[in-house]
Amino acid sequence: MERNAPTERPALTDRPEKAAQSALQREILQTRPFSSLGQEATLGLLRTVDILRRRFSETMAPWGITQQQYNVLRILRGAGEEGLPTLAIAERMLERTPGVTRLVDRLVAKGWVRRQRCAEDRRRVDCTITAAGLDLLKELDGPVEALDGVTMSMLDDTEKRQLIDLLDRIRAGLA
Amino acid sequence: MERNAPTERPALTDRPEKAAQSALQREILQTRPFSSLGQEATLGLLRTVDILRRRFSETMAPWGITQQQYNVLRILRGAGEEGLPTLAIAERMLERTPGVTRLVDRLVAKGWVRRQRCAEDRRRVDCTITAAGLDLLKELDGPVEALDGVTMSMLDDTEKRQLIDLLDRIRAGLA
DNA sequence: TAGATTTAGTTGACACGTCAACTAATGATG
DNA sequence: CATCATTAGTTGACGTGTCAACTAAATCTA
Repeated sequence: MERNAPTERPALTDRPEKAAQSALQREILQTRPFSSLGQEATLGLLRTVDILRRRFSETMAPWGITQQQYNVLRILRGAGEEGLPTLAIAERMLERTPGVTRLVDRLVAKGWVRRQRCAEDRRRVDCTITAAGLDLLKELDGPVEALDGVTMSMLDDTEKRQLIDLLDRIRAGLA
Repeated sequence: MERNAPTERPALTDRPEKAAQSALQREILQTRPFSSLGQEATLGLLRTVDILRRRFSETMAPWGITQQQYNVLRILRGAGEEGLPTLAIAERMLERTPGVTRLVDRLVAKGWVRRQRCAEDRRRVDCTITAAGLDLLKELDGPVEALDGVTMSMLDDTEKRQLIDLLDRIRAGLA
């Protein structure tokens, strides 16, 4: 993560009149200014999400569950009784296929998910959340909501909307 | 990545009048609306950065270098002749210590970095970028700049500033 | 209906992130 | 100076992302 690409620093010369540094520059101990607004925005994104992910991990850690595993459980809770085939889970996570198999392996090992060959199409494997899995999620709902609340606490609703819109457009441009 | 937390979907009933869906909801095949603006913004961040990271990886792949490795090389290029002790690299990457050792191991194996015990403080190990490493970076400068350009191409300068500012404040709130 | 193609999923190999335990050198303190 | 805490870094174990190769079932097509 964090490319922090422009961390090139000039020699450690004194800088009698250092220009105003951005918040991000200070965070990554960078002296040289960013080469463009776009670069600063990109690095800001990477940096912000890195911190977010760390926070989320900390929140989940006491329950011995990772972000990925949590994500799969949420998806399966949403899928209900019938469960979902392995690759359908992958789609909803926007992750590449192979990872999901092993991710589910671990959830099965912990008793949170059940797996079963689909009768109609024997290529497929349906994954279903177990009662234990549902209990776990119920416990986690509170902490997770709290974290979601904290994350955006510095922004008012207009700003959140703005952020959502900017991100939508970046993704549209990358698509 | 991508918690996509609220992927809970109601049963697959028809929805004669489906409410306006956000861009993100469509992307992750989610029917149920987000429970809050903050949640949508958070998931938008995770999703956007995931796509960004993927793009960056694709760009680097032909050179057989990963994002992390590239990041380390950029930092060492900035450090110049004297190089940097291992943990100083870690600081600039905001990554936890242990990872850097092995990351640098691979760079050394490929001949892009040289490592040497520091004479004054024999606990430290100074890492320096080699000529081959510098050549590699030079080749990569173009493609990387191009990618940076594309990434934010949908936003004008005012919007980029806005994004940078919003992200700064989110990080400030999480700190 | 036999053979080719597509689809669903698994597995192996490798790069990472992360935590915890561990070594070695410095520095501080009595 | 001997001991102890601190600092720099390494190593092992585990979860995960990613690519490529592979199996097996379903489907298409001649």
